[in-house]
Amino acid sequence: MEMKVEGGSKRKAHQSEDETGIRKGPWTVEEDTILVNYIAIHGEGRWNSVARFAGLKRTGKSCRLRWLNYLRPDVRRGNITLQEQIVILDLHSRWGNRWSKIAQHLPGRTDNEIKNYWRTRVMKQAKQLKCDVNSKQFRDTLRYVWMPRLLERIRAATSEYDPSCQPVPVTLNHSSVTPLDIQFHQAPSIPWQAQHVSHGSQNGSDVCPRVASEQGNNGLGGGCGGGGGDWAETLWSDDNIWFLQQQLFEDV
DNA sequence: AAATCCGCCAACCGCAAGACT
DNA sequence: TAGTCTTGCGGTTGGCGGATT
Repeated sequence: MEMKVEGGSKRKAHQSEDETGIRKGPWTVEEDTILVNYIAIHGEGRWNSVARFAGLKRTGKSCRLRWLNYLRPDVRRGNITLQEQIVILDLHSRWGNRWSKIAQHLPGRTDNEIKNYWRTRVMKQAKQLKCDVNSKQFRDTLRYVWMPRLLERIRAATSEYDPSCQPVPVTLNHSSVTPLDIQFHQAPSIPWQAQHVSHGSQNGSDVCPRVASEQGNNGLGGGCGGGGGDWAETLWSDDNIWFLQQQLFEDV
């Protein structure tokens, strides 16, 4: 059995009804239409009533989720922008996995979408770096390398960007960041300072001065997992900065 | 061309908190 | 006040489809 779902695309239907007649699985176009029409007339809320009176064989929870994550007219679709990535990384560093709270600062984005972004993109990077995503090391990597790099790319995309100036690593004066000073619809106002740092590839070629992998580690000195010494100092060696950027930002 | 892998994302589940009776 | 219902949140699952072998 096949049925049309989501804008006419066809997908094998795994929809089923349990013993109480409740349907589960992907929503059909017909169900979406019913839900949208019902909410247009009666408004949001009272989700169990929506399910009951609209004639949908769905739970109230399922109706709510479908509306909030997909059918709502102000849901933004498409890739997470660089600006949005900055906001997500920054707010997550403050609040952790408070997806709904983070989503409140990204109009049109849902908590589910942000959660999926984090799990598929950010956690992937942590895995590649053999870091625990909640470790201080990885959080520092996000803060001191990934986020500045995103800012660089945002700057590069604006007319203010001067291509003759290539501030590769960027330092961060994070102590002066006040909560919620970032809005997704405007350029991030994080008071980070660009800083020129001598770099192994000043001529623009991507030749690593010392290939980290040759050392049999992940380029983070003693490794993310621990080890003694000043981790931050190790991180900021030119070689590691180069390596981290290659590792982290190829597909950001 | 077929099989397998893997990223993405929609949807489900369990739990907790608040609202209602 | 206690019990029930509703809503919201975060974690997890599973299918689709593109990429790779």
